[in-house]
Amino acid sequence: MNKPITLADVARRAGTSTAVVSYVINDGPRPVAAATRERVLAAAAELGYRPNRIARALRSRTTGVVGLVLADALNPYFGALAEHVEQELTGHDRLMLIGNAGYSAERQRHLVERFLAAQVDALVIVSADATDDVARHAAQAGVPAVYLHNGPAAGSAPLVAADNEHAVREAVAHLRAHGHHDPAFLAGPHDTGPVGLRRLTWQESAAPAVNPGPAPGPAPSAAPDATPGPAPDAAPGAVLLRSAYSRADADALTRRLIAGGVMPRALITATDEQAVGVLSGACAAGLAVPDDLAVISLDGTPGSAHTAPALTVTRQPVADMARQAVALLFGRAAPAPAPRATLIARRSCGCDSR
Amino acid sequence: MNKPITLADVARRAGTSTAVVSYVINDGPRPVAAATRERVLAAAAELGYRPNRIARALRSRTTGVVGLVLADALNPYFGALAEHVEQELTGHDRLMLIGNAGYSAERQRHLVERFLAAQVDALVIVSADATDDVARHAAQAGVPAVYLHNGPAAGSAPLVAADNEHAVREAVAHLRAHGHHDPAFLAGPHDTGPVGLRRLTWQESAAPAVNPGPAPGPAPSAAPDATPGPAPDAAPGAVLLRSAYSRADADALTRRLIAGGVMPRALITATDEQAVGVLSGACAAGLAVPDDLAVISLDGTPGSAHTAPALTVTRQPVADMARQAVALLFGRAAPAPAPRATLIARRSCGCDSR
DNA sequence: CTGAAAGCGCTTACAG
DNA sequence: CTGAAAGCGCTTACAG
Repeated sequence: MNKPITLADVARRAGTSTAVVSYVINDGPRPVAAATRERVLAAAAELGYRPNRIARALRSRTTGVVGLVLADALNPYFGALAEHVEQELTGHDRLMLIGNAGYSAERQRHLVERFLAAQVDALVIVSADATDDVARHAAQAGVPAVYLHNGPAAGSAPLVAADNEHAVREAVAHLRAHGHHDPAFLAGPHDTGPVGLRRLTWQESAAPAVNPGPAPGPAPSAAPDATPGPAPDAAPGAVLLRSAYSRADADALTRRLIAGGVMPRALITATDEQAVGVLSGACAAGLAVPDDLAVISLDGTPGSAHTAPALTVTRQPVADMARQAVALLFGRAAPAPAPRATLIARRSCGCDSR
Repeated sequence: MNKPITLADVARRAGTSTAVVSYVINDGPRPVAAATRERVLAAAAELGYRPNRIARALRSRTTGVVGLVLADALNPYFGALAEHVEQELTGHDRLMLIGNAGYSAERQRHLVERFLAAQVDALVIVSADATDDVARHAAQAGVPAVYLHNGPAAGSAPLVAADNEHAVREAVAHLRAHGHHDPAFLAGPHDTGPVGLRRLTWQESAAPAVNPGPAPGPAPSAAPDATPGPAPDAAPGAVLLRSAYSRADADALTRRLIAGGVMPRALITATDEQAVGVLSGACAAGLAVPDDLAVISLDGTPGSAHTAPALTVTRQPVADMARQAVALLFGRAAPAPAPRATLIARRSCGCDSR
């Protein structure tokens, strides 16, 4: 409405130059006499001056804005990651532009381009596709970027991920302690990214006898099992299941397995969303967890503490991951080891937490 | 790295002026001869020109960015709202800056100020506090704003909310059809905003005999029950419960009520998060839903379809709400009626959905 | 310590 | 249809 107050307005009222006003507003880079500073501050307050960050951005080539690209904004695990990233950025006095790629590599690419055009200072990419190195666009533009949780292992930006192998081993060991020697595994539709790694680790530690599938490696590219659904392997006792990363899909799969009488007695799910779907399907089908089916999930989102029954999980260190990623962006590159998940024993595995 | 390509670079290579380049890049506002246009397009492509939106923003006074302030980013209901807002904004070719107020009025105010300094074109506020009219700062700056889901009824910006009364009446009627004449209600810690409205409507339609509490009105300001916990009213059969909007709190409350033998047989929860907590607490305490406790929740987030057991809900029309809010921002102010929730009967109420 | 001025990369009257 | 130029609101050398 009222035309906005500018630096020049403040300078005029304080009887000084715009340079000086800038120096006091920004506390530098040149010193200002105390008396002058007071006059400027008073003038700014009286006028209700609010600096125009866009003008500053154009001149100083830094916007104070960081872009976050999310693989799936509606998944609580990614939501938690986003929330921690925002907190870290707030600590650095940065604003966060957010975009949901919805597991689409094309939309992810579009978002990166759009964010770069908006002159973001940096980019955090929770990638929807570990095979497409979108960060290269940022690199070309000279904009720092980091992959978080998922991304190419040898891409144009560092990848901050948790120690997924460790989490899986913890889960397997815990289920074994409950007497389940060969827990089944509910993987995602493809063996890429962290979930692919989790599946591979399960295969090695829980089911060494099973058909090994693609060789383990940094970026395993298994032939995509395009058809999610029950796909138990040949070897008895070591069942590999697949579903999309949605409650609905895992729920439907669970009902089918139970109806078919082929539900394993113990199951590790790659993600919490899948675990929640399994719990829902088991409940609907009248199967008791943990008595008839023991479950451990590998994300450990906060919500997993309040399912029915409460989920035993390996809680991924999302806060640490977000902190590491943001620190990397701002040059504090303490080359830290991959943060480790800790196992939280609740009821779904057979432990009885009051 | 490489110094970025500017309009002037393109103009030079195309042998024309920056004005003309601008006209072809933006398809206006002046016409350009076809031949010239081709030369410009070719030059831009060869150089890999990417317009600097910050420079454009400074000059044209429009950034193409809209700010979203969220009361609680980790609540899936707000998450769904945010996702729909982002989709609507994407449809308008806008970017979204997001900030989580975490139910803090102060942080909310700070975010609004920060977004305005970033020269957002508009603001969507899913308010953390219906009594603080933060949108007035936007109004002062001449920036359009809208409250979504929660905000002052007569503030500086319009409020887009669902028909909360309708949802509650649906829930009450459905539970009555199951034979529960006086369902209890799990409210939030305070009687403000949509949850306050829901609670009031419940009181009127389900429990006319109960202590009426504060008079119904646009912005009820009940004495804050600072101590959430079991607070059954005096009148038998019409129990008012309160908890924070977290699974953990509702879970703990549920266990306490069951342990104390005072759990009602039928319950309407103000939000899905609370309902999920109730399901978790009931499961932990060995109480069967729906046989011993019928539950209906009033948010109806997508996740509510996959709880154990599946929640019967009134599904709030979040997509419509987001669409209305964004349309309001861009001047398409079709003064629509408050969108209505529809009841989805699943298992938690006693219906048996396969 | 302070002021006058250039310039960030665009858009858009204003002349031709 | 096109070009030369002003100006958006800042920051920051450059002189004093």
